[in-house]
Amino acid sequence: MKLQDAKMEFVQTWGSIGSSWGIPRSMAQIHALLLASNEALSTEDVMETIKISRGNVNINMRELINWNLVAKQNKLGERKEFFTANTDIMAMAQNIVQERKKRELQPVLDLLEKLKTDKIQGKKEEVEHFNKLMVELEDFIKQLDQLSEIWLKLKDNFFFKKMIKTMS
Amino acid sequence: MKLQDAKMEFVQTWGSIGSSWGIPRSMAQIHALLLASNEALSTEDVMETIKISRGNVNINMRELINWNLVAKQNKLGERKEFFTANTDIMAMAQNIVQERKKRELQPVLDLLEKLKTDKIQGKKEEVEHFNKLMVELEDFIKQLDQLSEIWLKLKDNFFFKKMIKTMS
DNA sequence: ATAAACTTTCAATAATTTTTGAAAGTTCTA
DNA sequence: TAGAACTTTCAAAAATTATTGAAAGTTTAT
Repeated sequence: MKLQDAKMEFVQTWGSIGSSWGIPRSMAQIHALLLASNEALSTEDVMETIKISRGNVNINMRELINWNLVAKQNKLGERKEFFTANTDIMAMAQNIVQERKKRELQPVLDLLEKLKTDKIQGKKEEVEHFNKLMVELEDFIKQLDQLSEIWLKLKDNFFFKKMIKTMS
Repeated sequence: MKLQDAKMEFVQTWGSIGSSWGIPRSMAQIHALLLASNEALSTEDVMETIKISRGNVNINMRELINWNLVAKQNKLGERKEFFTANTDIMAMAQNIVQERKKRELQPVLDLLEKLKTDKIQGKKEEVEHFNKLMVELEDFIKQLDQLSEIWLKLKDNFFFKKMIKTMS
């Protein structure tokens, strides 16, 4: 199998996975292409390889940069901008998790905070059920936070990794 | 604040969060409504409360049941079916993760397997870069698996929880 | 066997999200 | 300061995904 084909297959697969995780297909594809590339690529390189418009590349590249998955790079004597992906996969995953935590956990926390402050009025039994749910949700979110801590440690703490293993 | 309003706000919020995680808004809303409800609800109850069509309730309810987030329940002397949510939030999260793992991690594994078997042809340096990426991805996925093991332990092993805390 | 009560299906429609591409904006060179 | 090289923006179009609702299917009671 030719390298080019392997790359393209990777780009496609990554694209559809991203898609099912709520990440725009093009964004995931651009990311995959940069990951698979030995060297920095220009907007035009990307446009041509994945056959998407300039605007699309521009907008999604910006998002990838925001997420810290991609960085701009200048080539000596070239006016164009080039882009490379951060190749540390673990770091990449961390950035993604971080980003989603920010975007999606926060609204729940805000809601829980609000509902905890307000005294809720209704039939005793029903209110109790509801409040119990709120408490459980909070615990759950705390546990998620804990898990992301562990994730950080797993990344680069060999000792921690071993310990987890022996406890499994 | 009236219980009914609190419930509806919860339903709305859960709905939009689900939405950003690639879960249909209605599905998340139905789930939230059942979670917040003291007792089992019928299709009609759900239709009226969140104002969605019968077909929508039916289809999404089926999906919730597939995901093990909801169960059917019969009421004595009633012909209709009623539904309740599994209220164990931690178990719920597990089911969701499980489901997504099945659906979305598998394609990556399949791709990696395929690309590992095929000998890839191209410039030495570029091929090496690509192969390195594939190996890293595999490690990454292994680590994800490890993480879900840890989640299981966090869920119900108090000792483990404590230990993690002291190590943080 | 009939009909009422209820559930499921799915083609059509609606809503949402993503992508395009051309125009506007910026930066650099001479 | 002009103009070439490049980047950004965003309204409109396309693609995708979710929802409706009425008809078909099923189950239960008599």
